[in-house]
Amino acid sequence: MQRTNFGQMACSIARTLDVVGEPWSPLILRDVFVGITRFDQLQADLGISRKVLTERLKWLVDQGVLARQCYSKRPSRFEYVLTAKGHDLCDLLLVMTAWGDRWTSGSEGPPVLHRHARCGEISTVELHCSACKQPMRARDISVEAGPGSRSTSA
Amino acid sequence: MQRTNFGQMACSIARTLDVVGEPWSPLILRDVFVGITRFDQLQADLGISRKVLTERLKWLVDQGVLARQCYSKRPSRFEYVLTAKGHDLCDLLLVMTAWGDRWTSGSEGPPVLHRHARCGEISTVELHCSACKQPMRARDISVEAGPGSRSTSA
DNA sequence: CGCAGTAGGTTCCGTAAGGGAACCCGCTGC
DNA sequence: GCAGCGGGTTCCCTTACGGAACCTACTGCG
Repeated sequence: MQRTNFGQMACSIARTLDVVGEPWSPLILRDVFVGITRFDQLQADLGISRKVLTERLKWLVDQGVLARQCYSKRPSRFEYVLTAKGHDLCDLLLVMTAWGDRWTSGSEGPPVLHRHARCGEISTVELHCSACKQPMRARDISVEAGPGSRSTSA
Repeated sequence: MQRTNFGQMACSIARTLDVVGEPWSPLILRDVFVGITRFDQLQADLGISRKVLTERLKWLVDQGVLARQCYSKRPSRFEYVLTAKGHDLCDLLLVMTAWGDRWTSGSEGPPVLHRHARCGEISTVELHCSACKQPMRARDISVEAGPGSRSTSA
């Protein structure tokens, strides 16, 4: 379908969506994050079509989220690894996990747990304010125009 | 296209994507969050096709993320408001904004700023551990199977 | 040597989802 | 009684997805 281009919008949400807004990308990142880094592994684990996987990987590499790394020459084999930009994106996965755990996991409980390396506890992620370090939720903030805003909205 | 169903996967990320994984949904939530709540307003602001907007709104209402509220009978008019479930999802928007600001906003700076109501400062969002309250990034965690995991992966 | 197997894709086709524009319907105000 | 608005629905076209088949090194094995 002729998808609307989000990359040019003056909105960081839209620009993030331009990079990982299509449904498979976050799952690819998740897999790479947990160590599923090769083409066939990804394809088998996700059940994604090989064609679409090729396209996504190429896109994510072009966007600098993943890097295509050769782990064997002769035969030449590649794996996909997170860049710093990609690792930062994994924070988004944590928040998606938290929401999914709370609102979609039903009586079974969450499918995976996260252990925080620094304190050793099983925990979930919370959002805090970078200034005062207190909890900060969407309802606690107001939105103001920043330097990168343009006259056009969206 | 015959889209793969994410809702049945034993993964909170996939189940979250099932609800808001398609590119327009987060932008619709953003708009509703900032007070753009009516059909025509949303359509004009986003530039989304009316057909897709109808589908998305219906889906988000069905998922319990938005509620369709009558604000005038005779003529009957409706607006879309966030439920508690939807408000929680806006946390995800904050994190998307943070990533977009850091990695896609270029020299212009971020298009919008967030002021934290409790401390009054312009700030960004940080992820902290619910147990020890210290910063927690994706690289600081390890993943373990939870009660809702199934034998099948993904 | 010859053949199976593996990693990492590419090509082809059918279907369904997105975009855009036109249309519709109930109601209001003038 | 006609223009205008809010809130959609319908139609057609294009594009992207899913699935399966195919391809290209290269390697290991008998």
